[in-house]
Amino acid sequence: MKITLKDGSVKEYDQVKSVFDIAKDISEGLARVACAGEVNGEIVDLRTEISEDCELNIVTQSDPEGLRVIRHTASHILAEAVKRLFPEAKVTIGPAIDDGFYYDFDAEPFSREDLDNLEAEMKKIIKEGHEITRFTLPRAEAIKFMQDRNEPFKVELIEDLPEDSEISFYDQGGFVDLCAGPHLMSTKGVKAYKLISSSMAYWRGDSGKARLQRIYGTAFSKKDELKEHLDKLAEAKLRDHNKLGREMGLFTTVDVIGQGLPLFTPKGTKMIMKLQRWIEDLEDNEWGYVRTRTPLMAKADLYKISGHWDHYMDGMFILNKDDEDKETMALRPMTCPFQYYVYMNEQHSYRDLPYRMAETSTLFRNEDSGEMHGLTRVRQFTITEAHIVLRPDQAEEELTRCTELCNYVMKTLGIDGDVTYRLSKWDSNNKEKYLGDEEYWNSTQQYLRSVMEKNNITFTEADGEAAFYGPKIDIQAKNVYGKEDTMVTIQLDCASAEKFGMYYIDANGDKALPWIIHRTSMGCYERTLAWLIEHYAGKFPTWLCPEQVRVLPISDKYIAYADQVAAELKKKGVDVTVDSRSEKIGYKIREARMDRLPYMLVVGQQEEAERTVSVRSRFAGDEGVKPLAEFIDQICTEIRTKEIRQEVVQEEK
RNA sequence: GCUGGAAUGGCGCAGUCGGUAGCGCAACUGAUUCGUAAUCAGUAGGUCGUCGGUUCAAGUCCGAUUUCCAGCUCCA
Repeated sequence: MKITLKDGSVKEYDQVKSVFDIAKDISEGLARVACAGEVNGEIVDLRTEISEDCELNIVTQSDPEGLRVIRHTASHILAEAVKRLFPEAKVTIGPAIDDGFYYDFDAEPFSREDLDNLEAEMKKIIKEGHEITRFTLPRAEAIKFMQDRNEPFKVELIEDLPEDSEISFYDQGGFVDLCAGPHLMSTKGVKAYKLISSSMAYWRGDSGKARLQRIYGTAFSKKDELKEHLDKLAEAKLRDHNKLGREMGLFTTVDVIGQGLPLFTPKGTKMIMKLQRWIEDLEDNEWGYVRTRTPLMAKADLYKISGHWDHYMDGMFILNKDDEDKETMALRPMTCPFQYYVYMNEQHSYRDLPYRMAETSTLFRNEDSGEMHGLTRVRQFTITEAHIVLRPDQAEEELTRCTELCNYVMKTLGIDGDVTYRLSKWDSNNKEKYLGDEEYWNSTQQYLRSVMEKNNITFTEADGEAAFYGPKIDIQAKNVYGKEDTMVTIQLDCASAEKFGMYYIDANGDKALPWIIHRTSMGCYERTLAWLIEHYAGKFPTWLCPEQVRVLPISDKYIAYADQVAAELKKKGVDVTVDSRSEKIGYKIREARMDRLPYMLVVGQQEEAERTVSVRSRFAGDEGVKPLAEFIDQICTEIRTKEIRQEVVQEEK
């Protein structure tokens, strides 16, 4: 047979050969790094015997697929280590995942100490260098095999396999696991690995089924790649908004106030107000919005009309529920119907549409207690909400404008590179969770899809992520650990107008049903602040900093001049403080740097005499002595244009 | 909500076998008046998240509770 290799060369053999033998035949070095084969585009095990002409590529440890094989093999080594140290533990499944692997065990919870011991045991297994072999068994024998070994979860897995599937096992020197592979040829191939954490997981992800203990780990082909990965995780921890935001004194939480209810300090509030003033002015003055101010609660009746009472009751805080003498009310989980009634307060002509109502809107959602996290998942939050009432023929242009506004906002914040677009669709297997029929969903989803396609926006599609009243264009951002959250949402709703009796007068003088776009521009302030903290690791662009300039007098003698400098800056709206403590200048600079100040102005005898300031910035270090007026001009321009100055790399101490 | 872990001065941590809580930084006071990443000395600050129990005695053991963290999506 003829084997065509990736580089175009051809190998000919007159007998059956395994992928590994062919790799070995090509070169010993290649065999050492081989992890799997790719036969006619399909990933196969190294032990796969080849008997026919085909195209073959040897997948090595430097390929992503090869890394998955290493990780999967590492998970089996972990399973063996667990069986050795905890013989009563039952094995379940252990796949490779995006940045590592996990294995679920039916066992007592593992402590960090257990993980360290398991790591040491894995080292032994690897050192012992067991050859990993593969064999298959007929179904009944496979079940018996795992029954004999008292592995009930494996038995269940085999029973659930399709009748005609091949049931394969991998044996690494006595430890045998049911597995489709592929795997390395020896445990020795796993050279760099680390157990990261352990946690609970349910058998088959079903909370009604057995509770298992999951161990997360990661593995790389080289030690330095592992180190780089672990460093990155450590670096992520330093950026984590939930830690850094508290450390920097931007927000806090208080036990007695409750979960998911962060308190913003003067510093954190300052940042949010800068964002809020900017976005409100932008929407009102440049993007044609009118601003509303509507109640934070309403009678239950409102939510019955909107559908929230039926579809969203668990997510709402309901007041006076058990008191028959009082009206049942609910804190609002969204702004939609409130703004609808603002719209309906007067009659609208087709000529007046689109009618864009914006509100800085505080919402309340009764999230489950385990779902809250830092500033990204809270029970009370404030969003840059808007509802746009429009004619169907205006929807395409208006949706495009919405994406443009969001893009502009993301770009200004400097996080446009961090986001991806997603078309969030309904779940057609769960129709009762949504309003409207199949046709409604297909048509509105197609509408959003075509708008994005026309605007050359790349996007993914996700089932079951829609709002109950319509599909969404979601702008997703990943946090510092790679976890994704929705930052901005643009929703098309062709159903609510009818429910609420909203209409406009068309060119013939008849009543017509408008469409509604629900959208945010910057999303929720809490979440946006969290992303900014993580994206900039707390080193925000100057315009966003709660403290933009700190004046540092060399000694007490120059405090008066420092105060004058500060007063001049304050007049221009710059957030400035004076460090008037009797400390040495080096100490003050150190503190200001650790506070991530963008600008420090050192003033002493020379500066006072010449009406100058000695500028030191986070971006460029010592920027030299400048006339005060020149510095004021410079920083005001930087703030006005929302410039994102690049950091120069400086030795951190 | 479920599972596991955690909670000790403002922050980071120590606290052994149950025996009346320590350290570093920060803060405060005094001295120093200083030119670009830590001046010196001193002082004060905690009923150990909360409630209850066991005990002669609880930060430590037991129970409850609150909050925080991780996971609960990846299907041999």
